[in-house]
Amino acid sequence: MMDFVEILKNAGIAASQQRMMILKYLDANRIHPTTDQVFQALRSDMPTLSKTTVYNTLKKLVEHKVLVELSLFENEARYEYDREPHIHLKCTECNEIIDLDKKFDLYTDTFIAGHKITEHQINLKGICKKCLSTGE
Amino acid sequence: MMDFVEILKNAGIAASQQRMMILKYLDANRIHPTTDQVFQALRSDMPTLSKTTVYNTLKKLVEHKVLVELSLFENEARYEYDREPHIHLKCTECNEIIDLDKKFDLYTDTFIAGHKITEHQINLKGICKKCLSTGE
DNA sequence: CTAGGTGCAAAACATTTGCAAGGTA
DNA sequence: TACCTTGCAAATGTTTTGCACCTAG
Repeated sequence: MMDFVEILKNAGIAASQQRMMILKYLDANRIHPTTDQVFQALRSDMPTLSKTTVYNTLKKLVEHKVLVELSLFENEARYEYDREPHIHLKCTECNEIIDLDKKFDLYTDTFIAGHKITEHQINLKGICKKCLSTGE
Repeated sequence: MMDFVEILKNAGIAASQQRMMILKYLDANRIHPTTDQVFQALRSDMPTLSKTTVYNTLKKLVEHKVLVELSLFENEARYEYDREPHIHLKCTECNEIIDLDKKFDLYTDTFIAGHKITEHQINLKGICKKCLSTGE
């Protein structure tokens, strides 16, 4: 458990019981869980744990780069018409999603390590040209 | 508008007014809109349009490969501890997310086309080895 | 002691479902 | 006409917010 105290301290946030338990769970269970999965898994050991705390903690740990959030586009589905392969960049300043026509020929394989691949997406996060120029 | 009729027919679905308007909007506005954005944009021209129809239509058009949905992981945020760069595969059969350790050195650039890149994710969709072997 | 973290309940969004009425082929 | 689509209202699911209490440093 000492490890987790240090990880939290290094990230600059308080090492509460809840945060350590959540971090420990994520470390031991590499299943990319949802917020609810984390909550359900821990509630028997921590009967007073609230789902709000799980939400708060996961958010804070992502902010402090301890965890990675897989869903780059948050809680809303987004759609597009263009079917030409291209890359998406989500600007963290203006929240716009920009198409980049950088070519990629990686992952046109139909199989990787025995898994059949049918679709792929490359998503980047950063700050777009426009936001970089307008002071930021 | 003729184009959109044909696109819908070719996809094997009926060419209703609503579907054509939604498709036309997606074609003219390459902003990766959310369901609500599509709804808000069209409601002045189509006062009787319901959000349910927008949801139904977008879903159907994705099923029939006319549109692309950007959020590979649906409506729930997912978190992971591992910070080593790797690729995610979402199996469309068992819904599990599998880590692939295939190396990629593409997009370690800090800048692409003037945009500053801070983070990137490569997400694949397909059928995992296990599901392929168990009959599918 | 004090700022920040926790937990409860309620609110705010996003999405789905059931079903009657309407439109397309 | 027959089937599929639409639109409304209600239900479900996810995330956020407000606020009083508690806890780590």
